[in-house]
Amino acid sequence: MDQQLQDAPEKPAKGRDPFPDGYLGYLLARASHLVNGKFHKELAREGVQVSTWRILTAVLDCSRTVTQLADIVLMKQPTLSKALGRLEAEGLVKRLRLDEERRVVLVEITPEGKALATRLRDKAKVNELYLEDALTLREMDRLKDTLHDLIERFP
Amino acid sequence: MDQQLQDAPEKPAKGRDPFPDGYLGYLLARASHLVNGKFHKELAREGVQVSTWRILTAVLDCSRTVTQLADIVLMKQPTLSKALGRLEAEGLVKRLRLDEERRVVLVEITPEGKALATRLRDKAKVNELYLEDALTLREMDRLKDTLHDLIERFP
DNA sequence: GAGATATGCATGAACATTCATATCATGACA
DNA sequence: TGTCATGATATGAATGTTCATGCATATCTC
Repeated sequence: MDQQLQDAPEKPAKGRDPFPDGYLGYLLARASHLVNGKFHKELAREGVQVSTWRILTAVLDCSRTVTQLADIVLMKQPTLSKALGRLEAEGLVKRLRLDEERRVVLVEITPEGKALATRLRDKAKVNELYLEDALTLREMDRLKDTLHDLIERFP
Repeated sequence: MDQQLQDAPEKPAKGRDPFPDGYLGYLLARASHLVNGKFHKELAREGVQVSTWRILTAVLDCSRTVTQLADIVLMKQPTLSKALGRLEAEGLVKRLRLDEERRVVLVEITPEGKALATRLRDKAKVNELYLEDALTLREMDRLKDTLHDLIERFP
C-alpha cells in the first residue's frame, strides 16, 4: 500500500487506468479543471469571480436572454439571476425587459463591462497559448473538432 | 439582434465561434458538463451526491490520503474533509490516522461503500455507452489519449 | 535538542449554489 | 372575457463550498 501512496496520483500512467482514469467523464472533468483552473487563479488575483468572467464573455458580442445565458455559462437559472444582480449592481451589465415579450429579460453589457471583458478575454487568449506546450496546434484543432462533435451529438 | 436570439446558442455551428465557442477551456467545460451532467442526474434520482460518487470511486481500488484524494476528486481539501465527515457518518468510508506519519489520514472504503461504489461504477459504464452515439470508438480512444497527454503535459 | 518552518487535516464564518416555489406574462380555448 | 396551462425570471430557505485559520505533527538548522 505504501507504494501506491508514494507516486503522484495526479498523473496516471497512460495505459493502466482501471477507474476513474480511463473514464471519459473523468478525463474531461480533469482536463477542464486543469486548463480553466489556471486561468481562474489569475482571475482571483484580480478579484474577478469566475461567474463574472463567463457571463461578460457570453454577452460581449451579443445580448442574450437569461435562459439562453444560463445554458451558455453552464449555470442553473437561479444561480445566474443572482449573479446578474451582482453584476448589475457593479454596473457591468444591464437587464432590459423586452417589449414584445414581457416575460423575457435581455442581458446587455455596459461600456464598463465591455472594457473589463475585453481585457479578460485577452488574458484568456494568452492563457490558451500555454496549451501549446502540451499539445501541437494540429492536436489542438483536432481536439476542438472532436469536442464540438461530442457537444453537438451527445444525447 | 432577434435573429441571434432565435437560434439555439448551445449548438454553435462549427467554424464560426469567436468566443467563447472556439476557446478550448470552454469546450472542455461544456463537454464535461454535458457528459457528467447526464450521469449526475441519475445519481440524484438515487439520492447519491456527486461527491459521494467521486470519492468512493477514487478509493474503491486503493486507499488514499486526504490530500491525494482532494487532487483526484478535484475538490479543495476543506470541501473534501467535510464530505468525508458525511461519508464516514453513513458508514461508507473509514478514516485511519497513519502510525508512521501521524499527520496523515488514510481514507479507506468500507464493505458498504464498496457495494455502493461497485453498483454506481456499473451504471457509469453504461452511461459511457451513450457516447457511442456521438463518437466512434476510434474517436473516443483518440480523444482519451489526447486528454491524457494534455493532463500530463499541461504546465 | 530547541526554536523556526513546513505539512496534513479540521473547522467556523462568509459566501455561492440549488431546490422549490412565487410572480408575472402569454396564449389557448370555452 | 375568464380560466387554465405554460413559459421566463426572481427569490427565500436549505445546502454546499471556500477562505482563512487553527491545531497537531514532522523536519530542518544551528
